[in-house]
Amino acid sequence: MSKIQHRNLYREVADRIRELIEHGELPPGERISEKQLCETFGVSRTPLREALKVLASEGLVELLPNRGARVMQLTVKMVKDTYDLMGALEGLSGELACQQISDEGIVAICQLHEQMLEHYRNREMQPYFAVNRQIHESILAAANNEVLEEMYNNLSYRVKRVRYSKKMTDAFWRQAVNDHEMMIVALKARDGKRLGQILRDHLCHKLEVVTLAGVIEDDELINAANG
Amino acid sequence: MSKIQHRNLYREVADRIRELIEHGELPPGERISEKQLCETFGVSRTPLREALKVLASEGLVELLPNRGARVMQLTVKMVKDTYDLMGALEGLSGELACQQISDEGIVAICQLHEQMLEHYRNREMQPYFAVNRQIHESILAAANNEVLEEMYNNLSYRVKRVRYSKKMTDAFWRQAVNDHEMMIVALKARDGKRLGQILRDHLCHKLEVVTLAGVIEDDELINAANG
DNA sequence: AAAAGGTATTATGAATTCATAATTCCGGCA
DNA sequence: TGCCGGAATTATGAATTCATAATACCTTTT
Repeated sequence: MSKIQHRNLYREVADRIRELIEHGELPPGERISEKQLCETFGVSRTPLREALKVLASEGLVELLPNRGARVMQLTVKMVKDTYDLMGALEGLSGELACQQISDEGIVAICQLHEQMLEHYRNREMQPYFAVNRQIHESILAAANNEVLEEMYNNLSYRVKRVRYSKKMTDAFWRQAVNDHEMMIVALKARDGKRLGQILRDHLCHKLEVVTLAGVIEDDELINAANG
Repeated sequence: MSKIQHRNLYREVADRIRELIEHGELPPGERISEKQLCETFGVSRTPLREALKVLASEGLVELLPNRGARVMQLTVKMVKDTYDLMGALEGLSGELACQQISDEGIVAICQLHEQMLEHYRNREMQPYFAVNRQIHESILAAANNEVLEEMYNNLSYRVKRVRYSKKMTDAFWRQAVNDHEMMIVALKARDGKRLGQILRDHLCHKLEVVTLAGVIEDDELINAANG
């Protein structure tokens, strides 16, 4: 017996468009044709337009009155602002996690940390990032704050595309691992203030913005392109 | 010549519903009748439904599949989580503001601070809150981070209703003013870390949650009411 | 009288239709 | 040839219509 999934159409559509944007199939600044997307998804314009409005409120899409929608064009400043924000949220997640996490939770994160170190020693970049990500997600989950999680995920989605283009120099990498060592110490001691501070300043974010400078166009260029 | 405002209908409607929720004309948990709201606003269901979906993604409204919408019912935990988050965002705003604000901006905030102190000495509660709010808004604006501002405003909207029911004991009030004194010192010194820390820990938020315990129903009660 | 079942009504979800703004295309004109 | 203006086309915004799920109401049965 197959499970009848009664999810709303507009959610389905919004999810699909999010994916298209994330994977660059809808490039930033691209004008979104309602008709074309309707045909692609095989739905009418009503749920599609609902989805677009939701995506606009999520900051993934830009609605131009009477002129349709376009994929949000990120500027360097917007990416920087978003990363600053994500840093603050990660800081909070660390602070809260220290209060809320179970001893088993700490052990689990320590194990992930050891895995990550192993990948670092072997210079296995992709596995390293995967485990790194798991650690941050574990801390976020341990914070036990759904509003925080929702906001973080939203921000994460906005800049997901640009993450793919980050570069990791060896010096930055070592510094990142060093940050993580300190994080583990603070977590074991359940020192929320300390873990929060480390996470806020964790260089991952700043790093990526720096290397992005050449990738994403500048404010001026964007404005010129819009005119 | 009258200005022809060609704002989209769904935005207009969303704004109106936000107000209705804020002022309690649509009480939390209340089932929202599409037909009734359509008649109230004089629009068709299409823009209304678009507005509801946007409000749902903002966390103000809850959509039940095939069963319409209801005003989001806040639990104590949700309010606490939201305030924790707002504290973190205020902290970031302080940190950034110290880097970005002009000398004139600092002077302006100091003047607001003096006004606030005057209201405190005279125990003028409403004017005190008004100026207090202006100070926090000024710092947020000085941070020059639109993503941060947008997110803070969203969170603020979610808990706006409950703010009306806060109570200020004298001890808390004195502590709040004391926090503000320290904030001004940090701001003048452009000590971002310090200002951020003060703002994150600024008791306003925690205070309100404590006094709210009796006002907002508990998780269990909410769940029971939903079933 | 209370419970169960079935029909009628109502409300929601989505497609379609209608109105209007934006864009394109084409011809006239300098 | 290049530019301006208006008709034709297309796309968007919103209302209406249609299909279906949820709810209310009423009958029937025990």
